[in-house]
Amino acid sequence: MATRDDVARLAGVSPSTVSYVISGRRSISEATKARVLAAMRELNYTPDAFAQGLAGSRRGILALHFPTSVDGYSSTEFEYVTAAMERARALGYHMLLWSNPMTDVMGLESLVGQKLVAGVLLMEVSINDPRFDVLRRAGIPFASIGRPDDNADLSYVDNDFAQAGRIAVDYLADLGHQSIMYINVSVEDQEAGNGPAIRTTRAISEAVRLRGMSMQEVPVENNARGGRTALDAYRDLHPRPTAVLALKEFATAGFVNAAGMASLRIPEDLSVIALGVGDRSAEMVAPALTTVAPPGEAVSHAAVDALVQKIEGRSQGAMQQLIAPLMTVRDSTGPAPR
Amino acid sequence: MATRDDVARLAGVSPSTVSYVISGRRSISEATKARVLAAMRELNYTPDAFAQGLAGSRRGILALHFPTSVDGYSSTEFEYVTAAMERARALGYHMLLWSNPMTDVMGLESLVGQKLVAGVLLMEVSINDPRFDVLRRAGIPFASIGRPDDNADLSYVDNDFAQAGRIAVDYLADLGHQSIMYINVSVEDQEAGNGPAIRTTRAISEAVRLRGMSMQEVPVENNARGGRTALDAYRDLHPRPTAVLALKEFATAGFVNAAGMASLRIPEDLSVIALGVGDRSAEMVAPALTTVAPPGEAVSHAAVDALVQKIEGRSQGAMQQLIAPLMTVRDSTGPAPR
DNA sequence: CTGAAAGCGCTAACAT
DNA sequence: ATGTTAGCGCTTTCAG
Repeated sequence: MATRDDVARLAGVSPSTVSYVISGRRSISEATKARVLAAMRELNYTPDAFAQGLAGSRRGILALHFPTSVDGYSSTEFEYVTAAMERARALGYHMLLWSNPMTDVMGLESLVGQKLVAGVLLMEVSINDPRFDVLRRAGIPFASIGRPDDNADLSYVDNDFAQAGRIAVDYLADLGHQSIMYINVSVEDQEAGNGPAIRTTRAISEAVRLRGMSMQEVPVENNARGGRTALDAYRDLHPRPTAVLALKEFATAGFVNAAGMASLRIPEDLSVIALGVGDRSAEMVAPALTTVAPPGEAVSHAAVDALVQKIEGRSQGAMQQLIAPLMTVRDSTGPAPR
Repeated sequence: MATRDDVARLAGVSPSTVSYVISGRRSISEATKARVLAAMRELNYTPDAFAQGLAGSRRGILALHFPTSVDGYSSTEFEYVTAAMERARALGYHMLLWSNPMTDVMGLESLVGQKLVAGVLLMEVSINDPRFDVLRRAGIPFASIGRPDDNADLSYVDNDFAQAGRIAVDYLADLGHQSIMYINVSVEDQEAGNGPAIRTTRAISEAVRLRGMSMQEVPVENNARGGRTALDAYRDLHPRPTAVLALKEFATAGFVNAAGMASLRIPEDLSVIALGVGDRSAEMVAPALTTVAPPGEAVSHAAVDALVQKIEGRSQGAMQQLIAPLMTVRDSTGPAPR
């Protein structure tokens, strides 16, 4: 492989001139610039990323960190990941995927210590997420998709759960629903500080109160079995709610499928709104799920933008942004039954 | 941040001794080793990855490359990605995610030219995949999940589609099914050289012939609409097949859901087997899909292992492995109706 | 507008 | 068993 010195020799200039042609940090005469460019092309030269990283200050790699999940990952989450990667690329950065157990803070520490990455983007943030302290102490730029409770000085992008809860509840209220069941994440997850769940719970409770409705909460695991558990709980309720708000796609799908088996008709007998579930997942279920969720791309893009601004020093202070949810009405919602 | 020289000074040894303590490439007396280790700990020292990469021969990053998909990504694909990442980590490598349009070979070329990554793992390989030539020319180690047609000298791990087709067809035949419909990927995808589709088609055709069954093929897009199209096609068939083999989860879910809407009972009227679909996706659908698919983890692990062996020179020649599929019988299959 | 030269923080060959 | 030293391929300051 050709190095910068090879290019310099071929072009008949000094090595540093080649560097300056590439970086554009110095004005170069058109003539020499052309010669250098030609030499680069002829030798098929690309600067060595490791040498650039070591000599310069720019290390063009970002890390995307998410805790390993026991429930497995959904296509919704993958959409966040690919969107983040694409945005990073567009801004001239590579994206490293990194995952380890939430409690294993050492892993993150070692990643950061190696100074391989210029910044870290955190996913699946909990309200008391230990990763922020690690990153702060390490003095490395970071941003997050999601936010902890103590976030005054943090740069993050998050879903606007308050608005999402309101939109969903209002929509149901306007359809005449008075009583709803809320399928939450497991108690374990809640205690672990699952931010989306906790904030959604707050938002829904408030909206339900404002509209004078009643609400029953059922925590279940995010899988098909959890969905069946939720249906069992539903059938034990008297009087039965006419609508369901649900987090998490595997649990929601499980619930809807179990309801179908039990001859409960959706949406005639029961309306269902899935919160935070992506389009692909929503359309895998029958009936297709009405969803309230932010455009996943928008969240990832904004988060990567925030991180890159921090890295490049183009911004002082915390950049915080809540992304407005979008409601997509599909086939799982309808007027409350008489 | 502390450097190696800081550690050396604190420990009262030469810088290279610190390096050797870390790499273990030289025997060091217990006494000095202990002093160095203590100094490292005290300074919270971690070697700089860029400096190591530039000076040494080892660049501890792998790239996972997949073409951008218009149909979006499924949880099944994400499982491959996370499994690959975990395996890479276990072997001491970082994993870079990289995606661009299949035709944009320049993108891959520039990634490789930067020498940022020690090797490349290709996903979503087509039978005449242009990426192999790029990588071969660049002289960088690579391996793939999936294989092109011309693969004599390549290292790859792939699903054993022949076996998968046989298992699925045999299972249906043993249940008394005589006539099946095969939901294939779109004609466009087939012409683009979708390996799994092409090999599965071959395998199924052959198995069907051996068992004296009949088969109708329907190509559709991998989304809910595609699934509905497949159902329309199904209803136009006379006599109607009693079983369906289907590739791709979104199309399969769309088909099953449309069948439900049309009061076709699965599995009483019609059995469905999904090929290559992961467990999470299979269980999002009602009835839960019987699947024939390789354990995604096994595929990714073997592929990463092959790549790392190539990188570390521990293997000459091509490592090729087909992963045996597993059949998971769920609720979408049953005896052929009378 | 261009060149020379000093590092960046390591690895590894060459010493002893 | 340990130290010395020459790079790895760049960026960037210093010097014209």
